[in-house]
Amino acid sequence: MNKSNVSSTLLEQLAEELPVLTPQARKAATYMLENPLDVGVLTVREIAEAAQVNPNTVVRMARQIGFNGYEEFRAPFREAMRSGESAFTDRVRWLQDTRKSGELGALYADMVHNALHNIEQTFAEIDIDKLLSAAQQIWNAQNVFTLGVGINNSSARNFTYLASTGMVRFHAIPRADSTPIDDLAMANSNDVLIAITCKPYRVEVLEAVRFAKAQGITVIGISDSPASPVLWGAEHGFVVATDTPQFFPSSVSILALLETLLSFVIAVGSDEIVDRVEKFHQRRHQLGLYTEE
Amino acid sequence: MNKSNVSSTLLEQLAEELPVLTPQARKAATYMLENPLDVGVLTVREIAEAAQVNPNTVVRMARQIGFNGYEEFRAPFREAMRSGESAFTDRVRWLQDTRKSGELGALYADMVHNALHNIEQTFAEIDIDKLLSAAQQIWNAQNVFTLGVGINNSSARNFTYLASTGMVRFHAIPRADSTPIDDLAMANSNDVLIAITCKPYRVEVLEAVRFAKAQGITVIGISDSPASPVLWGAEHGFVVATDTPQFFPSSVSILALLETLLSFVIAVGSDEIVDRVEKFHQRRHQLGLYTEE
DNA sequence: AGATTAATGATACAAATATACCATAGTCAA
DNA sequence: TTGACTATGGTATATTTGTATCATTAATCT
Repeated sequence: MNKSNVSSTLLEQLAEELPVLTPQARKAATYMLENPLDVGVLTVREIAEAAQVNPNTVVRMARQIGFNGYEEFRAPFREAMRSGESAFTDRVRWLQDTRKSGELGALYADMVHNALHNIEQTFAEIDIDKLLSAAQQIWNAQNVFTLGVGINNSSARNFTYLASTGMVRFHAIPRADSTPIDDLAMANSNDVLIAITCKPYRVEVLEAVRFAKAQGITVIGISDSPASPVLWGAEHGFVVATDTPQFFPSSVSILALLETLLSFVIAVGSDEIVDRVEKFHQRRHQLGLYTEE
Repeated sequence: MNKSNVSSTLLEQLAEELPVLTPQARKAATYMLENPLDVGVLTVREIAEAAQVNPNTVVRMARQIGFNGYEEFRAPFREAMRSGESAFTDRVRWLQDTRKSGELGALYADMVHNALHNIEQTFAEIDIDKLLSAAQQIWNAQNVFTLGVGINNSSARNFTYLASTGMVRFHAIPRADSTPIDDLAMANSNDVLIAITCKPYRVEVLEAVRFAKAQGITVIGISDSPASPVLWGAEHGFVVATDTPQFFPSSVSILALLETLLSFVIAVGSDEIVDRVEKFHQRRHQLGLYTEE
């Protein structure tokens, strides 16, 4: 991908040429430097008013910088905002060093970057209250079925394995030589179904969700899109990011979400959780692992 | 915690009404849910093309949601992006917000922080060249056995599932009703064993590694400590971070490592990898197109 | 000083935009 | 089947957009 952050270099250029600009044009440029997000969104007239200059001045400024007009000048800003690249803080400096070392270095950096980004995005979107109420329903359930086919089956099994330490009964489905609906046949309204499917959505999973709904089973849907049909009938829905520079989707944030969900279930069930977390922090601090703060 | 930003509640509303929308309108809405940043920046025709619907459908969709037209519908998106409040902005910010909101907020922040930290630490320690040579050996192997017991079995299966798309033969072991060593019985020096085990180390895995060594099988060890015995006899060893504020270890970075390893195998095997990575950004925007169930 | 040029603002215009209107293709009930 | 109705695509239109043109002001220099 190699985005050498178009907008930031453009902004640097803008800052450099600031002194040689005409006074009004400089006023416009100054505003844009201080409010780069506006450039991608506002029209000539709008930004002219915001910067308190004449609309003409705005397009003239773009010309003085070297573009054919405001439209052309704005294009990279729009593209940058569209791909969400304006936000990158890149606290992982070593990733940038890595980028330099050939194609594989770039691939490596991309994979890591994506893993981090996926997790960030996933958890930025999630509502803690919803996670909590999902955890409560799991805690109160008699049986919890975790359904994933194909690549997501391993995530379902991972979660089930971790969770099967007392508490309620957890089952990863479909079991070998069975189908999701068969495995749900004896389930009822005391149970919970966690259904995982990403694009392209698997019909078995969607059918199982429909079936579960009909049976009164509480459904928790996990998918890679807020538009996913698996979330439609679900009491709780969570959207994860699975992007990769590869042909396969990443399961990393699905796993991270499931682990977090499980930690919430534990928190709901036991009170000592707070102490444990606090002790954990102390321990980490003693070890000197927390560099910041 | 849950960012009460305008667009996110609008997005929730959009997601809710998705099922009752007309098919084409749903297609448009789906694209917008998955690429909300586009909405603030693109024109009717532009998103219509991006979502592969008629421009009319876009404005009709806005009406079905309850707005007077696309322009009015887009306004909150533009405003959100302008003020930089879009959800994907700042990882630090929302983590800090989260910390404030009670014990569960702290737990949530800890889980996320740990997932990110584990990945960073894991990949900071890894030597790209070693990853590359491991990938080469996998590419040149006849069979690749991925061994994980307990919680790590799901990671082994995940990797195997992904990798089993042509190339060499991949096997997740132990198979059901079998033992690691039995599953390795017919393996030889043309094969590779990827052995995963973390503290407390599982003897089956260590025995399998010893056995593999004796058979001349190439061993790639993955563990949570540089002192892990699984790395002793291994041709290649990788150390992952698995810390959690919970009683269970996190599989997130193991999975991230395996996915990256796989991407290296693909890179070794095909030359088009560079193009593919460059096209990644474009594809991400087109992802809405593949949505068709 | 006045003359010349650069800078700015007001207005005009062609292109693009959102949307209204109409025609056609499906869909379902009777 | 037919007929009523909905969903969708194509075309037309009023509005807004970016920009060009021209008038006006400010600045610079013999």
